[in-house]
Amino acid sequence: MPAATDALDKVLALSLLVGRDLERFERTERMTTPRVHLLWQLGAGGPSTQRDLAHALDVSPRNITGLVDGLVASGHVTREPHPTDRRATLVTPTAAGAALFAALQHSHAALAERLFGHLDEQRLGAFVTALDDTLDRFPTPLEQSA
Amino acid sequence: MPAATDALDKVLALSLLVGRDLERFERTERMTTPRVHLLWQLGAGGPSTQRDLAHALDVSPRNITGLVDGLVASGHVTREPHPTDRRATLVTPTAAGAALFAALQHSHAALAERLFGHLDEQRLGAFVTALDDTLDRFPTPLEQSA
DNA sequence: TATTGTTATACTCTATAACTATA
DNA sequence: TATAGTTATAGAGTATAACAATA
Repeated sequence: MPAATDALDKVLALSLLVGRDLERFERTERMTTPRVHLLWQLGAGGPSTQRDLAHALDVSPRNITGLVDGLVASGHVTREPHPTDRRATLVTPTAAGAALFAALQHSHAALAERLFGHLDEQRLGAFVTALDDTLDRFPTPLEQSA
Repeated sequence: MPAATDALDKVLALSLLVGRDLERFERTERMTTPRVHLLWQLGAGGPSTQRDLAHALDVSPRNITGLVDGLVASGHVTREPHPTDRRATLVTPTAAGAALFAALQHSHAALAERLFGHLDEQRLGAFVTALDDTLDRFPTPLEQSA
């Protein structure tokens, strides 16, 4: 029952809630989590090579081929020729892909409001500060495992 | 930049850290996430029928067959006859399975300490209370999607 | 030579539907 | 009839290794 374990358990319960929300979104959009992540990355980072996507998602290049295949089939992205490197392709969101990214952003913000909107400014500030202090103790999370 | 979105993003970053920690554990133990979850459930709830495990993990009964097959092959569980229902089996941890569960618990507690041990009692208390208030707004998370 | 992406192959997780053995 | 678990089948995500085209 140390309070630290209690805090971790509650954080995990919360992220489970977030996961459920994402699942609901995916069901209505006929989408899967890895494809949503790729589309999110594309929306945040703009058209990218498959190599860059493989790095960003921390997944093998072969895997990106499959995910992009699926997103091409569903009409969310296209493979465009890279302007200077003829080996590479630029994975580019279609209008439908961009619309889905916008919907994701909206859903994300709405969930955040639903989860934390009830906390007054001071409590929310203290909450975020505590998270910052915790995250600061782990240098470059994504590189840590490399 | 609303603070609510900021809070959600940081919670997700934190749960990503936790996920990385679990992955490291799984690599060293030659284990997968679904099997770890099953083993955790078994450790927490004691020997269980596959039907109960399917409910607890929110997964199809067929899927449990596969996960248990894998855990039997790796020597972490056995299928024991149910004392009163000859249709059912009691999935039961072996010594190795129980040891792995203990290691999981230990790793979980150590991670919690590493993440939150630096916060003083008052800040940690406020953090947990904020999480409680947030979680209380979502009645029975697991049933919500049903 | 090194890099980008694909084909070939394989394994795990996941689901539904049909089936067997029991309740 | 209903329930517990398995076989059959299918699809998505994941990986490594070998290969083609290009740098």
